[in-house]
Formats: sequence, C-alpha cells, structure tokens
Amino acid sequence: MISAIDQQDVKKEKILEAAHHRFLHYGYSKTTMNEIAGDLSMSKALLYYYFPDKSQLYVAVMKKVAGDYLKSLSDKINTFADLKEAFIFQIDTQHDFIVTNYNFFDFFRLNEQNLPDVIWEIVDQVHESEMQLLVSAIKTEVERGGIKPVANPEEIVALLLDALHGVRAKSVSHKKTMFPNKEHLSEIRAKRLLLADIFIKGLMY
Amino acid sequence: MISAIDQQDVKKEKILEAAHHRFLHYGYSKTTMNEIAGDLSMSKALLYYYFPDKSQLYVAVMKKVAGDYLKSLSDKINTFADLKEAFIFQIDTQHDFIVTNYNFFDFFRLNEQNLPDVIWEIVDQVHESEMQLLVSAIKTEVERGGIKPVANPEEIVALLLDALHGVRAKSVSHKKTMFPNKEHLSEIRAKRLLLADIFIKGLMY
DNA sequence: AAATTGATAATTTTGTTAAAAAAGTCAGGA
DNA sequence: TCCTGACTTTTTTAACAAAATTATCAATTT
Repeated sequence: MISAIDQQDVKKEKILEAAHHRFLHYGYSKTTMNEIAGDLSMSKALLYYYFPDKSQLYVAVMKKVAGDYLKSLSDKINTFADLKEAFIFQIDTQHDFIVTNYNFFDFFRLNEQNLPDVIWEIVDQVHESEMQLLVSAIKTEVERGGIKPVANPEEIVALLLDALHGVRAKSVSHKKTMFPNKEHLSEIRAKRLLLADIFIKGLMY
Repeated sequence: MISAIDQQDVKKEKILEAAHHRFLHYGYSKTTMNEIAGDLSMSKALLYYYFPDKSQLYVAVMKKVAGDYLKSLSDKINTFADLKEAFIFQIDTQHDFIVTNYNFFDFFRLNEQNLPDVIWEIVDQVHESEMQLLVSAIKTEVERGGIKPVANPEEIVALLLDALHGVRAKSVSHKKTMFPNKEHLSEIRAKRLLLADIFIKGLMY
C-alpha cells in the first residue's frame, strides 16, 4: 500500500511540473493559477490545498530547478584534470542553466530590487555551489603546483565569477537584442574562455 | 565689439550650465524646462530658441560632460610608468566619472533599451577613448618587454573593461542599496584593482 | 534682423473610476 | 483526507478627464 504522504508528494510533483512548464514558457506574470490547474485537469482550489499561494509555488519550482543545477555541479566536483577544465565546465554549465531557464527568471527581472528573502537564499545557495566547485579546483591546482598558493581562494573565485558575469552582461547590452542568438552566444563563450585563460595565467608563478 | 555669434555661444553655455545643474541633481524626468528657464530668469520659450527640444538639450549637456571626461583621458595617454599605473588611472577616473554624474545618467536607466542613436554615439566615443588609453598602454608595455606580445590588444582591453564592469555591477546588485557608500565604493575599487593585477600577470611571459 | 516673451496649442503624465481578470477562501461532498 | 464549485478579495486593465509639461508662434523689444 502506498502511504498518503507519498501520494501527496507525487501530486505535488505533478503540480511542480505543470507549473514549471507554464512559468518556463510564459513567465511568472503571464501564467495564471487557473491555467496550471487546467493543464492538470484539476480545480484551482486544489492548487491552494497543496501550495499556500502563487509565489510560494513559484519558489518551490525554483528550488527544484536550482536543485538540479546544484546536483550537476556537485556531481562533477573534484573530477577535473586541471583548473582550466573546471573553469570551462563552470562557464558552460552556468550558461546552459541560464539560457534554458531564461523565461522562468522573468520573475527576477520584474521585481528587480525587492525579491523575497527565500529567493535570495536560493541565489546565494547556487552561488555558494559554484564557488565550492571552483575553490576546490583552485586548491587542487595549488597542491599540484600548477599555480601559486592563494591566500583567499574564495575571494579570487568570487572575483572571477563577477568578471565573467560582466562579460555576458556587456555583450548582451551592447547588441540591442534581448535574446542573443547562436553566434552571439558562442562569441560570449569565447570571450569568457579567454578571460578564464588569462586569469589562470595570472595565478601562475 | 563682440559678435552676435559669440554672444549666442555664451548664452548657450549658460543654458547648458543651468541644465546640467538641474539634471545632475534631479535627473532628466524630474526637471522641467520651466525650472531651467526660471534658474536663468528667462522665459521657457527662449530655451526653445536656442535648443530644439528637451532631449537635444540633454544630449548637448551630455556631450559637454563626456567631452570633459574624454579630455581627462587624452591628457594622460602615454604618460604612465607601466601598464598597472594605466589600469589604476582608468579604474579611478571612470569610477569618479560615474559617481559624480550618477543622477545625470538616470536618463539611461529610465529608457534602458531604446536610447536615441546620438546617445549611443557618445557612449561609443567614450568607450573608444577608454580603449585607446589602455590599448596604447598595452602596446607600450609590450615594447618594454613587460608582457607578451598581444595579437589583438583591442580585444584584450575590451575584455578587461567588460570584466571590470561586472565587478561593479555584481557588487552593487548584491547589496540591496542603490547608492553605494564610501566603504562599499572602496571595496569595489579594491576588487577591480585585484582583477587588474591578476589580468596583467596573465599577460606576462 | 536677432533676441525675447506671453499666450496658447499639443502632448504626456497623473488620477479616477468602473469593469474584467486573477488570486485566494471556504463550506460542504466523495 | 482529498477535492470542488461558488464565492470574496485583490490586482490588473481600460477609458477617460484633469493636470502638468513640452513645444509653438505671433507679437514685442533690443
């Protein structure tokens, strides 16, 4: 026999899937609770039975999405041949994550400056994971003797992540287009790899 | 005798000053043509005699502001002891420029994606000057043998500028505050100098 | 003629309100 | 415990008038 709790979890999972699908395609503000309920052939009221309100449903979806990303990072940690490989993985994985979920994140762009704390916690958590991956890669590289000992690896990694962010932000803002196309994306990737390259050399003896 | 044209230029200059003062303190959208005229004890209609409309008055002020910045750059070009000094100068000068004119640039943040072409031309011009300064510094450093020969100095400098931009953007967005305070500003400066440092080392042999 | 203005036209922003849409609640049924 | 239809409350949208602001221009001064 399947317990009631399990059943609930299964249903919650279904709701999260449907909600994710809607949020991903139409963004937060353009999807209604009615539509999500309709996709699942259930009443809107039932959504409220499982989730207290729309924003918390969104947060739940976001936790799942972020969780998948986190997992893809932790699966790979300490598996890199060298620092450069780790940087490349970080650049490509994060890039993929953002492109795949672009519409989903309209919630961010919409509310901009005043997001609920729960959201920031998730963002911090993601950032923390990215940091861990790269800090670990840096420490390994130091042990291997590939680069100089680093007093504060966290600081260095945070700096690189900020810098990499700048490369994308500027590239996107300079072209008028909101949705970068294939060539544009690979141009950004190339720039970021170049930056990572110079950065690594800058850490060497 | 003073010619009519000179007189006109003097008056235009006065108007630009008053407009700059208003734009700087209250931003584009919060200053009215009436207020500018009032500050000069002239009628609003006279403003329209000298400038075709508000946006072109703003652009004229911007050209002056950008011109000053450009001059401060070109005055210093090729005067640096080494590459690092040039980077530091760029970081500090640009930072100062942005902080000093923060409110003035609300026009940018307001219209965000669809600014008139004239504005973009000025932005490009400023960017071009910043590039020239640093590209020249890089070339000099290459000649001096301080860093490896660089195939495409423009690309490298553009990359660094984007990266430096990211360091500020991220630092500002992470703290909630829109107006970074003194300590925050010096923290950003420190990060950018660190990045420049690593970057330079990454260009060495 | 060039510089200036008051009056006024045209446009944009703001405020108001009613209707529509969406969020959120709840008593009651399976 | 899970679920729904009907209901209430809140938010968004649309329409429109009022107010503020931009912009024009005929008339006046220098």
